[in-house]
Amino acid sequence: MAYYRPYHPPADPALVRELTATQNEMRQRVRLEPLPGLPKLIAGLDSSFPTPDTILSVIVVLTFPGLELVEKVYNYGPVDLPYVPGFLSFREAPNLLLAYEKLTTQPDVLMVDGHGIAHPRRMGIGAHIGVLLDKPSLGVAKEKLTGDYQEPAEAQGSRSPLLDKKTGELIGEVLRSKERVKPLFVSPGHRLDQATATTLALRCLRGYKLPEPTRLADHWAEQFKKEVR
DNA sequence: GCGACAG
DNA sequence: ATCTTGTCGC
Repeated sequence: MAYYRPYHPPADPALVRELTATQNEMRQRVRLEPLPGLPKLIAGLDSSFPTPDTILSVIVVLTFPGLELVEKVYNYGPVDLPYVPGFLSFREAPNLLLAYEKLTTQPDVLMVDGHGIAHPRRMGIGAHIGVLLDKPSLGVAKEKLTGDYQEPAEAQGSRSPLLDKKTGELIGEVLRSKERVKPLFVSPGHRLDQATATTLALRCLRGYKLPEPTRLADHWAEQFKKEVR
């Protein structure tokens, strides 16, 4: 089983202090509230790394609730920062924003690959991107970063709360998006709440583990990867 | 001091 | 995230 844990090289203390301060400031700008109405367009954001020092960020825009692809863009560039648990956004957000500028349509909600507020300082990349663009956003992650939870029931659609072990605060929901598959971690990012985040994730499912926005962003990343190499 | 660690 | 061999099931 999972007897091997990922090894994370020690990060520069000064850098971590600086990034932590930035997250604590951004955290004050996060607003969790009901989304006024359903979105007409929903975007999926995802990044991959064709080489160790380059990043490929993809954004797809789909209609909602139809989930038809209406636009797909990407940006390929260099990556400066290393991956440090808890600071993923500083490594991926810059390039994602460059891809965002290429969009000709304006999505109403952003579904980001990674956590929303289900983060040590409530500033996962989903919240980070939402705050920077001041857009409603949510995070959908495949692995837990922080928090405690009970394994959700086996039935598709089952969910269980992801709680902060210290404060007991609800920071996300663990969702069984597909039977016999490891659950997803859904959390709000900005300008929407947990109920809305989970509802959107559920309504974007089409028989796969991942909701369509992130699934298609992931799919197109594979295609664009051929264009950049 | 001992675990945990998105992508 | 990325790499990688093999296995299972429709």
